[in-house]
Amino acid sequence: MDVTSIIDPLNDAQRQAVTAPSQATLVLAGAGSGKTRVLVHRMAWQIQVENIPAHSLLAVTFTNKAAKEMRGRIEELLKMSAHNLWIGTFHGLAHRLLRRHARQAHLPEAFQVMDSADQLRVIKRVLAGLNLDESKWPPRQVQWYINAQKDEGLRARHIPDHGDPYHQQQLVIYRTYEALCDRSGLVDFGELLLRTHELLRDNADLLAFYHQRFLQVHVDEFQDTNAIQYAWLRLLTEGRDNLFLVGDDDQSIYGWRGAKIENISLFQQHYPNHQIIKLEQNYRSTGTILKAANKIISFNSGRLGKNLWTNAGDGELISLYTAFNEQDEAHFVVDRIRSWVGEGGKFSETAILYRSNAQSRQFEERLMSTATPYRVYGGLRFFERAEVKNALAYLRLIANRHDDASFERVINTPTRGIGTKTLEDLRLIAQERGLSLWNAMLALVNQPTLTARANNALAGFLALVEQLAEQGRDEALFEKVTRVVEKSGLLAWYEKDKDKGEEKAENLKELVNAAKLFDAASLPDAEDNASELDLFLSHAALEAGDLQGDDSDDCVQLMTLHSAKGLEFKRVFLVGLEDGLFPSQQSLDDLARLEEERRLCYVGITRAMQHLYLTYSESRRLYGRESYPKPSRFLREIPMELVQEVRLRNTVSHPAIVANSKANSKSASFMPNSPYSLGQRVRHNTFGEGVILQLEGDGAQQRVQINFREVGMKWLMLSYAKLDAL
DNA sequence: CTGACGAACTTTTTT
DNA sequence: AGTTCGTCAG
Repeated sequence: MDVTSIIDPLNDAQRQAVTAPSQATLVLAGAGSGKTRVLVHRMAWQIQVENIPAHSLLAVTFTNKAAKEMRGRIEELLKMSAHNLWIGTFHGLAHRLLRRHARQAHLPEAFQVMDSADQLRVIKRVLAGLNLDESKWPPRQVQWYINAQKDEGLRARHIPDHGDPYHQQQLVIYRTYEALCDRSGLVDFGELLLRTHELLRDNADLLAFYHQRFLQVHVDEFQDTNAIQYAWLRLLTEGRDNLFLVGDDDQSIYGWRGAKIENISLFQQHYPNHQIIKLEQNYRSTGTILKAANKIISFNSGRLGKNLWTNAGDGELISLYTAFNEQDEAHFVVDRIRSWVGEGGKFSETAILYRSNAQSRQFEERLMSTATPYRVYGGLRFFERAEVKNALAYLRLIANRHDDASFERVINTPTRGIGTKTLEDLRLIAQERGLSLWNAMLALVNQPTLTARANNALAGFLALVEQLAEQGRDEALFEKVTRVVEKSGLLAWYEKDKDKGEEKAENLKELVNAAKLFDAASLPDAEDNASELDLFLSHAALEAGDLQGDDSDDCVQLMTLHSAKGLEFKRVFLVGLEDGLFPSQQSLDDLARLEEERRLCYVGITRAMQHLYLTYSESRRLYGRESYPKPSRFLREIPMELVQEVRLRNTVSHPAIVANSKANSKSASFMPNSPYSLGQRVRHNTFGEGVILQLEGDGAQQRVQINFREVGMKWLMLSYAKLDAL
């Protein structure tokens, strides 16, 4: 037993967390403080020192990437295979439980997982069935509503009817959607979690079994859990205090999709014997970068409070560049990257981080014209491409004829002369008799109602699917996939397609390849009663294709701030720091959202190891309009002694550094002198309570923008308004 | 069923 | 501006 390799590389706080007795534990791990390391070493400790069998440990993450990394690092540390450790995403684990207990979860054995595009299709179909106008009921909004309810653990029947007709209609849609999914054997992402929760809640024997099975439950990025995920964790650990959480309230950036920071305080209530351990020593960034990050995040309220430190020294100052326009901004950034690489740096150690995807364009153009290698993260993934989804839809029909979403997708792909009319008829029959589209087709085919042509087409489709299923019955997975790709006509169809047809055909061949790899990889612990095909299809939905180009290529990394979470780069360019862009327009008048933007800024800054560049532009073409944005308020929150401006001040029309000659420049920050600060709560004699959102001007001219709870937004002259700080 | 044209958008994204 | 989406004509 080699305990030293587990314990020695840790600092005191990390060691305390790793060796803590089994007890509800929250590790507040600041950026770069080694949170994955703590999780990995904790599990290794439990296996090697506490002699807990590996299969009794459960570890939950949000992304497949994180799960994969964790598994890899444990194997590396323990020098053994970790295949019997339950490590996975919330959705992956939920899926696994549902496969094992499909019957008790009231699901067909061959149930299929829908990704969000599939879900959207089903919703459109529901709307059409209810005769609702898509312009009045935008499918995306409906989808958002349904997912938000599921994230809260609510089914349609749980939601009270307030008598509001709009809301009533929404409920009808939700209910109809649920019914359609049940009938088709389809499960969306939210449903995976919700249904697993119900499964465990309603089956005492199962719950007892998993209580015994999972002696320790570990959770990564706890601040990102939503209500149903937390309920799930509680159920698995109730009465047993064996929950080990790692998270950082300052890096909670997914509130907009249901993540609840409140889960942290709920945890504190629900597990009264918990302990909290803070990891504040940072191993990533220079002191200067950490000071900037600490200062910015300190403007947020209600934090649990952390202060990152390092013993690595201050390092270089942060660079601030004011661009004339967005081309100039791109020019500057690419210039700096190239000259740094000229001095021996690597492209891949450089990242350009922006708030919104649309901003990548200008940088891509500049990188392209200077022949600088780069990679943009985000965008369509492999299993999300239309041609791949079409092939998968055939496979799904083979697995489950009643999968209406897949049926609609391929009934006329490639085109075989089944038009809207025939499809309308099918939908009508399906709806009237409560059948799947497949069964509706069986009922309709060979009926005199159909024209000979339509009938032939339908019969052809029917025969095709049956034939694919029949002939592939005893084949290996990749042979089935090959058969589908070729015999469905998809491959030939795409080969003829003049618009990127070659690439699409190539992707279909790649799908065959993916099936081969899956075959080989899914050896251990194959799920009890699921077929390999079912598992492959679920894999496609749950892991939309992590294949991120070659990591070996030396490229500049371009991505949004959101997708940069968890990564680190020697040089980071945080661009577009303008009010309205970052923080985004929509968050400017809402303190909670503004604070989330500030956390996003904190995440961005703490990605940088050695050198941080901040840029903003004096003019920007946005949505076809020229705008002249103000520098981001976040810039004013960074102490100026940490920053060096790259461009001469006198050419800047909106200096980010507020002229502040009277104040002594040593300790001055970008904030104007004022007894008030952003985010501060104040009371006004007539307007009541509110929160300060903006400060402007100096001395007697100073104005504040306040969002009052009762009367909304107001601009007030500070010298006239009588404000009391709260 | 395809191609063309016009309208309506436009934060962030994983599963 | 640029893209995507839906509608219409051929």
